[in-house]
Amino acid sequence: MNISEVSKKYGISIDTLRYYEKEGLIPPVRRSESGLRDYSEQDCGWVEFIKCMRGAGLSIDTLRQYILLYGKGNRTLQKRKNLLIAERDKLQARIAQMQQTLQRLDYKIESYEERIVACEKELLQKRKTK
Amino acid sequence: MNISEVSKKYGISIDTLRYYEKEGLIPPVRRSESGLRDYSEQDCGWVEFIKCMRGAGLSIDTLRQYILLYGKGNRTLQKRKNLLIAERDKLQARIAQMQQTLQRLDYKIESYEERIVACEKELLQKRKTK
DNA sequence: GCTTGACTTAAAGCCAGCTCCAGAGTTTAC
DNA sequence: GTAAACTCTGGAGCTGGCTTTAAGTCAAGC
Repeated sequence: MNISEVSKKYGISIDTLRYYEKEGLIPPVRRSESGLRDYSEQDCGWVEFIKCMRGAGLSIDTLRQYILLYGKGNRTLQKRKNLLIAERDKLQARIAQMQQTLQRLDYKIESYEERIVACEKELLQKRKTK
Repeated sequence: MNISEVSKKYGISIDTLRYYEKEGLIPPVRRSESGLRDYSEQDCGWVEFIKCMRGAGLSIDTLRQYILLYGKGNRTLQKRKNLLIAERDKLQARIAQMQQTLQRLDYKIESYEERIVACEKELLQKRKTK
C-alpha cells in the first residue's frame, strides 16, 4: 500500500503520515527499492492505533515513548502496561471533566430556552398594549 | 478583587487572565483610578465559566464569539443558544470517541496482563529446565 | 523621598502539532 | 519517450494558546 492509499484509508494527510514516522510514532515503514514507502498490514494497524490515540488526546511524546518501548521487545511489557495505565487514568479524568461540562452546557441551554420563551411573551405583551 | 487574587482563586496565571480579557473571552474588567483591574463577583463568574469551557476543549474563538453575542444583549439569545447547542454536540461527540478509546486502552491493558503472566511462566519454566 | 514589588501595555517568543515548499527522483499513461 | 502525477527529503512556516519580556506606572513601607 502506498502512502496516498493509506492517507485516504485513514483520513490522515500524507504529510502527517510522514511526520508521524519521522517522529517515531510509527515504526519505520518498509521501502521499495526506489525508496517509496510500502505500508504493510501491520503498518496500517499502527497508523490506525495512532490515529485513535491522538484522537483521544494522547500526546505525540507519549506515543513516541510507547513505540520506543515496543521496539525494545518483551522485556518492556511491564513498562508499556504502566504507560497505558497512566494514560488510561488521565483519559478517564478528562472524560469525567468533560461530562461535567456537558451537563453544565445542557443546563445552560435549557435555561436559555426558558429565557427565550419569556422574552417572546414580553414582546407579545408589548404588541397587545400598543 | 485584584488580579493576583483571582489568579490564585481559579488557578489561572495572571498572564492568562489578561490574555483572556484582551481576547474578549471575558467582558472588560473594571479598573481602579490608577488603572488596576478590580474583578467583581460577575467577573469572577466569567473567569470560572471560561476556565470550565476551556478545560472541556472549547476554542478561544468560540468563546470570544459567545461573549460578543452576550455583549449585544437579549436580541442574541437565540444565537447564543444555538452556539451552545453546537458546542454541546461537538463535546458529546468528543466524549463518545474518548470513551471508545478508553475501552480500547482497558482491553489492551488486560491483554498486557495476560502476556506478562505468560512471559513470567516461561521464565520459570526455563529456570527449572536449567 | 526612595526603594520594592505589584501592576500596566504591546510585542515578541515559545511549544505542540501539524502543513507547506523546493528541488529532485519515480511511476504511469499515452 | 515524454508529460503528468506521484513520492522523496529537509527545512521553513503556520496556528492555537499561552508565556515572557521590556519599559514604564503606581502604591506601600521604611
